[in-house]
Amino acid sequence: MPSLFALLDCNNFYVSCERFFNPGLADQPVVVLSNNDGCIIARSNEAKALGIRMGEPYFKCKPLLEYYRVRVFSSNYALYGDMSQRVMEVLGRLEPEVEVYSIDEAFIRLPATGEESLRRLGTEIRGTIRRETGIPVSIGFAPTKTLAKLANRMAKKQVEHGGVFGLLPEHDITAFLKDIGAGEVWGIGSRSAQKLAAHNIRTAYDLSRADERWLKKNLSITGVRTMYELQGISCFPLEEMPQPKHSLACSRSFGAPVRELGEMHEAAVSYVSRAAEKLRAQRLKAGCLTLYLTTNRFRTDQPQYANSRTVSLPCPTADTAELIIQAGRCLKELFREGYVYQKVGVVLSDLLPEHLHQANLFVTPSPHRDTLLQALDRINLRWGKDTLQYASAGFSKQWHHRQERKSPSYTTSWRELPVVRAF
DNA sequence: TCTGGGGTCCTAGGACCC
DNA sequence: TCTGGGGTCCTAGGACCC
Repeated sequence: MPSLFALLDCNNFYVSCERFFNPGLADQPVVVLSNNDGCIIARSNEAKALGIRMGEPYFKCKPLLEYYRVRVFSSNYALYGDMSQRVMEVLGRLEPEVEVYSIDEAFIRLPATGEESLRRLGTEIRGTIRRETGIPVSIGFAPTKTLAKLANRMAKKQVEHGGVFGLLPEHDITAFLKDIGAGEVWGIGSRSAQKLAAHNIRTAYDLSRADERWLKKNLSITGVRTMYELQGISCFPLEEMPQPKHSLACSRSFGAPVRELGEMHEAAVSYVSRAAEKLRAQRLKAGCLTLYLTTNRFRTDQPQYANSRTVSLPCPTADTAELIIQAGRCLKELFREGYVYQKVGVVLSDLLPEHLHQANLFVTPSPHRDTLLQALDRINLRWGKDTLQYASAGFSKQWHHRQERKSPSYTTSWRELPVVRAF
């Protein structure tokens, strides 16, 4: 039997997470901000209806938000990550072939049964996830991932479908695609949409019938695959096994401008420490470290500077201390006086599993380091982030990113458990 | 005053080798 | 006058995603 794809997508996911622990937010306009309280990255339907746009800088729409008494939250990734896991666990129990695609989305492969049985299945999955996690989801069915994305959008947009919508071969997919802009298709960003429009390809339907050679030349092979997917020919398979990571990063914009090397060094050490923690949590080592820094590109009135340095490590490592030393050297080379810096970041690459050990003639590994690092991680896991930290990460952290409206980490911190009162 | 963060894939072009 | 050709590997930059 031919197979179909379903895309399950959590509705306004971050807002739904906030609402689950704070029922007073139901029916209220709610938004969630990006890190550093910079931009709007999630909106409730009520907030969308007020015309608040995705990606809008917070400071620009603050008056509007206050006027309409929109409830505003800093992002709380500990909470969202944990809620995501719950949703994916329930889904994994219900369906055998699942690809977790992002924090709030999963693809599912299903046998191509009739529309009615798909609708029943979708409704059942929706109900179970809602009941067991409190998160509302929408589900779209179609012969390819790209079409399932579009079907999902329809499931969300038109409430009469009850959160489940199928874009199946027996339907008139052509008419449907004519109503969709080429730029709304998964994989077609604004740059590609511009190129397509200049070539008079404006709708998803136009794209599905584009000239293959022209597409290959202008949008690369991925554009060609998208074209076939729109025709119902699957080119993106379900990837149940997550691919090993090639890189891992940590960076933050500063909460207050940074001008001095000392402060910059503290921030760099903090992010390197976090990146090294992630590395160890995933049982990886890094062979390469990149440090980069940049001024605020929006402040065109100020002198601009951005630069990066990459070093190969003498021996792949996940040891915070070694990575801090390397990052410190990079920073010394990169830092220039006289600029107002906005951000520093670290990228670890050439990742490999920790058990693959390549010995280095000139480096003697200390047997105690691993034990020490394990102890460090255990203590910070048990007693909270940065209970133990390197002194060079600083203690006052004036540069620390803003996070003024964060909800408690209800599900991941003993100190922040929700409190239930009986009257 | 104030504009996120983390990740992937693809391609062109240069370096290098024989 | 006139100075090869083909293959591989690596990297930077562009574009995309959520």
